[in-house]
Amino acid sequence: MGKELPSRSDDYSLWYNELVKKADLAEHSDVRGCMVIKPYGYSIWEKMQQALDKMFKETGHVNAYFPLFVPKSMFEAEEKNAEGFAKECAIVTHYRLKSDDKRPGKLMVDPDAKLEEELVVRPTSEAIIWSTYKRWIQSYRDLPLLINQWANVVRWEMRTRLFLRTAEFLWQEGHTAHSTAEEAVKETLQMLNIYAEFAESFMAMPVVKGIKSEGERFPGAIDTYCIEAMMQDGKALQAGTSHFLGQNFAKAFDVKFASKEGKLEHVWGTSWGVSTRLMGALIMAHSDDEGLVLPPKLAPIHVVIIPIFRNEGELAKVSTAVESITKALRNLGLTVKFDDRDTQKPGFKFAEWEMKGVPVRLAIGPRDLENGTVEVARRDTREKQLIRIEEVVTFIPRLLDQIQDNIYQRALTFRNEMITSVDNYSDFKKVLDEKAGFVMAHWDGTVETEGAIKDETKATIRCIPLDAKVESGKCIYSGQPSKRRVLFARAY
RNA sequence: CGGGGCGUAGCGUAGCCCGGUAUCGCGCCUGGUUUGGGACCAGGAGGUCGUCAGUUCGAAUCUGGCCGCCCCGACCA
Repeated sequence: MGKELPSRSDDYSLWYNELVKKADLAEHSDVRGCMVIKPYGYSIWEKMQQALDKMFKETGHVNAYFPLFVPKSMFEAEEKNAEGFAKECAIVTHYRLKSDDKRPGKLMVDPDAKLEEELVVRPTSEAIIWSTYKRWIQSYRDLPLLINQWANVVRWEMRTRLFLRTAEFLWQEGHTAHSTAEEAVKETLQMLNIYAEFAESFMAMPVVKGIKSEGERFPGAIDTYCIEAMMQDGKALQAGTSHFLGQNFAKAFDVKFASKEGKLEHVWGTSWGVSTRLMGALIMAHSDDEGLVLPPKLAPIHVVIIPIFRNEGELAKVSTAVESITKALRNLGLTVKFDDRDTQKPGFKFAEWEMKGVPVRLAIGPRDLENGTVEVARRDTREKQLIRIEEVVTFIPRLLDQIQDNIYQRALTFRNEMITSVDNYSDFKKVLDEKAGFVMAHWDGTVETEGAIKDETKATIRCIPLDAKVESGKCIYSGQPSKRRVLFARAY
């Protein structure tokens, strides 16, 4: 097994897969299309969860948990939603196994244990949640209902990729109910903004906020808003979605409330979610040929300290010096790892922690003890410098802020370079093939044109950016008039 | 579900065409020398060759069935 990563520019997919494995984030499991998230990878997801959960709570949401199984009749109640997910559902049909007479010691599905009604393993929870909301909502006094759940869902994808698309994945899904359309729309946009803020200030990943075209809309939604990010290979990644559901689910599940005026009305809904796919986004937004690059705000370990020593005596001396540094940094709320393993050499440890993306590394050896110094290495630029040991407490927090800012700026510069405006179809295809990235172009607004462009180029409309300026133009495909440019890209 | 490929130690592989009980690297274990950018030397452990059947004195190798996985397409947070 090679110790080094393939180069990003040679084969991006290979680089990505190797990085995920070598940084100890995740691996394919023996179960078809499923993934094992390893402790280190999971600790990054936990940091994401914590940050998001805090933002949800600050905006009045609470967490709850709903069942994994959705009876088929319940699932199919909202027809568009059901139809949209029908092709990728796992279904429970039996509830018992029995020993197989033909294969001693083996089991078979007991044909007598067939369920009267099949259970769909949730691909998303609107159905089960709205059928519950029916019981919870009677009056305008019960609204708004602002609930989030952290859960797993199953979508039986034909082809899977670590973090980006797995048969089972972890996510959060918010499901809210409101008394007016205006309030629900406001909620939808609020959550979109929270996702964008999370992506930019925690993940250090710039995103485009926009609204999906009809063809890309969530099944059962009136409007789907999204944040779209740009990966280093020029492909787009949908990083989060927020849906205005109108009264579709309220009508399908008969969820009504008595208004102040005493009228019985259907409630207005939203749903919004981000998944472990964000892990893939984080990896592909910042990492390099040495491995993962983590933004300090999501790094499970901020600082790794590597002692340099030749014998136990030297290690003991270094450890004493490290102890006070560790204590001081921990008092600042930082997570510090002292890697005093005597089974690996320093060079090995340097490489290993770089692969894992730890933002800052300190190295301390006998030479430093003599001089009162410590070597500081930052992961984003891989620069090293010596600082006075007493400076550490002021230097490191500042450096972490700089790293957070630097990787955001780097990603932003790259992303902006990867947005190209084109005015005709041949330029459009040329940019997609030669440069990739986002392509801003006029579109006539029809599903037919969108579909034709997708078939011919594999590029889809990622979104109609919310800040798209109004300008008259002609659709690059049909020549029909258009009022604004939309964002095209090949996407994950 | 269509088209292609693969299944040999924890991982990555050679051997297969041309049958004789398995190669190499990484990792692992032991001992020693090392330790400021992925150490070196010596020794060692580890394999129902996916599975079932057939051909044969003899099968990782040939034949057939089955199972599983990967890649390309359709689908997709």
